[in-house]
Amino acid sequence: MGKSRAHLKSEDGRCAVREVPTPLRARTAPNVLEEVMRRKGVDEAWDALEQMHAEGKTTDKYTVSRMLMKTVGDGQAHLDPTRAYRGISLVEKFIELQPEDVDEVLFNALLDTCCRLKDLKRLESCVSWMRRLKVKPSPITLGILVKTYGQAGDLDKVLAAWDEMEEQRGLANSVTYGCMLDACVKCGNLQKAVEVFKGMRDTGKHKNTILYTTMIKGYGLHKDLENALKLFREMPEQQVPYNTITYNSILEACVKCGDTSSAEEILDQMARTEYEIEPDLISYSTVLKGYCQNGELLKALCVFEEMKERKLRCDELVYNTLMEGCVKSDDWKAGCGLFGEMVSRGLRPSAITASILSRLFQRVGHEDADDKVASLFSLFQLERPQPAERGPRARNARGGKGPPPSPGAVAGMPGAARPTVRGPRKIRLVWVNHNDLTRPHPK
DNA sequence: GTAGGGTTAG
Repeated sequence: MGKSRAHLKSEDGRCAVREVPTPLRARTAPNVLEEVMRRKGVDEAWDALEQMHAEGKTTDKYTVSRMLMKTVGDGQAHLDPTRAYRGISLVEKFIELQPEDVDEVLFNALLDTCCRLKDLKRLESCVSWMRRLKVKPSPITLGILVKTYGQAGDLDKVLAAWDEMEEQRGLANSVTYGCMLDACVKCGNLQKAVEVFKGMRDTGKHKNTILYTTMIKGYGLHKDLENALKLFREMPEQQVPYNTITYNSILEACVKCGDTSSAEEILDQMARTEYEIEPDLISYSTVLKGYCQNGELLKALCVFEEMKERKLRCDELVYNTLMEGCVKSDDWKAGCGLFGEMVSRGLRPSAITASILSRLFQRVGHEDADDKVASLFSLFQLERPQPAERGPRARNARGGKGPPPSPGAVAGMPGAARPTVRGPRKIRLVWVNHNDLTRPHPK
């Protein structure tokens, strides 16, 4: 067993095993992994580590933690669970073989990987292993724990970890606090978030943009616009700078509370008075959504025009939001016009688009609303998309994330290969002008 | 070699 193997720790922190006769070979082992990772990629490096484990060769915690981080990416890239679990297993193997060589940083990397995989069981087994090996958790460990429990919606465990790890809490920095506030907000416990935030503010610690923004989001979710705005206005007084996310969060709070005029004012402030911040697609879409929800379709269309003037790439979501606004305002002509424009711009309507259109036709009294939708799709030579999946993968139907279903898959559906084209002429789309389809038809 | 906030709709 690896545990019985004696280890030699060299000055540079790398390890050699007694069985390896040439110190040179032993010392180059970690570099071999780095080299493989650099030249052939991290998967090959895991292969090499597996091979080294089989041969009883050792490596160091720095290399394996770098390998793990590289495997799970920076959070932007898509996480591949198979590769991540393989990384976890091989790091665990490393810990089994070289338990004297592990530290808190390596465990944190492991815990963070479990967090990204949303695997609470694995996380908890790593925590107890950490305890058994007497590796002391740091405030970073505390942050990862509350973050993981927070994203799982397990408020009791968030609070338990925060309460129990008193020493780490005392050493908490702004990132730890950020994890905690976000966890409370995600679990819907604004009260605790406020308590932690106030405690932090009273001691004068850690005032920053992220912490304020998290609290604004929390108030927004609780439809407490008054307090959200209060914090928003407090930021400049406290010399805490805004960023795009802060603005988008307060805009979302205004819209959630139905206060479109505050949203408009803030968007205006963002566009005119901030030098380094430009409203982005999300800022405009949020305000646009607010108008649509309030039945202020014309104002929404004005925002839409402004977005185009600013050369923002309006996506399927923007069009769906606007068409939803047409349903609310009983304007089926504008809805169809938007559909035409969406298609002519190369955007791919989804099942959600189809269901919005169906409601649009129902609203104006068409009993054969679904047939009308089918006609509209076939008019633009489009297959009508399959209804959105239910369950956890349903978000793939949201257009933005995940690959679109292949046309073959749609065509392969029984009965879907040739969608019925029934009475397309019943809908007179004479006013569909591909150059300007955004305004409701005058007549 | 480790940790925090925003992605719009049915």
